[in-house]
Amino acid sequence: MAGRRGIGGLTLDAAAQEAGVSKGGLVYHFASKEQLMLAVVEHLIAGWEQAMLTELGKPFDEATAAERVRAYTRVITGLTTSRADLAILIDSVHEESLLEPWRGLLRRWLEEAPPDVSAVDRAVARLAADGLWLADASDTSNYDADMRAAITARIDRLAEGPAL
Amino acid sequence: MAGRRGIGGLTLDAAAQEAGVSKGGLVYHFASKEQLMLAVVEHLIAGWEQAMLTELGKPFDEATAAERVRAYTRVITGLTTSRADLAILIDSVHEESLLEPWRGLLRRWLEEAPPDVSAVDRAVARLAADGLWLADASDTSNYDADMRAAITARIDRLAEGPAL
DNA sequence: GTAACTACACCGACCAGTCGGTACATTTAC
DNA sequence: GTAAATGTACCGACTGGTCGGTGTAGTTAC
Repeated sequence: MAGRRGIGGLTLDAAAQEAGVSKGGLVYHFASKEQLMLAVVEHLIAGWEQAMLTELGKPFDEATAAERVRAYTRVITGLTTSRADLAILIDSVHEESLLEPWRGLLRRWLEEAPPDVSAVDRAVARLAADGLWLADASDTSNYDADMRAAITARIDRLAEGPAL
Repeated sequence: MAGRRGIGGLTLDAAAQEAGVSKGGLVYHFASKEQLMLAVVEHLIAGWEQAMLTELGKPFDEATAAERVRAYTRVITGLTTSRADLAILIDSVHEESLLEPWRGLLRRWLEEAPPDVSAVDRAVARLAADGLWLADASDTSNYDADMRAAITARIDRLAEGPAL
């Protein structure tokens, strides 16, 4: 999964070579490039969702909104997620069909039926995590290790709940 | 500036038509597509920087780190910035040369020589603002007006300074 | 007269998608 | 049991279209 040009810049030839098959073989499995990209996005998101579940450490249905947001931000900001993958996936912003898997993830992990007082802090925590992801992917963060640790800790605290 | 495919997907023909000039005329001014894209990015960033200065309401050199971050987050999260432009610019993540104008903006507005205790909160405020931008551009925020106002107010408070 | 174009034809690289064909395993028919 | 038919996975050459970029002759404005 090299492709420095994002998922949109990935060519069928390159994808085939990467996968160790011929272009024809690749096309046999994915009728169109869009289907291929969708499969990539879905695969990566499924992996993250798995990581979030592990991070949760308990069944999804038994977790509170705060715990879910924390699992989300930790996976997004953590080393679990490869920088390269993130850069590759940014393109999905342009393609409605590729956005759908994202929306699903966000709906499952971040939506809360009756938003309480600390819902705002949780939303800010989520947005900051997304922002850090973007900064990492674009290599515009340049925080040193200490600062980064402090930032993720602060995000964690925002996700935590009522206490400030 | 329509181009739903981002700045990378913009064609010279489309850009010329959009600008109301011929392709030849466009090429006359921008020797390559990369130069054209760079000019677009620089133009938009210059516009935002202008908006940030207005938001600051005082000379840049007299402002504190907190005031600068607030100006930054307000412009980024505010209606000043058009959603479409944001979606178009996301592509610059893939192109080192297009990233440079961004880095300049971030360096000027967010860097602080001696980071104090509340630098972490300011960083989180910046990241949350960027996250909100990304969510808007990808249409994955779906916060209602009240929630959005509360979020931006919270980001404002984080940028503010020491008080929690 | 020169800078800033327009209009238009064209080239070459790149790339998604097509298509004829191969190899091989499994099933069906007799 | 074996021959024919079917299905699945895959190859790689080719096609058709797109797009960045070039070239050139003519036009407008100052």
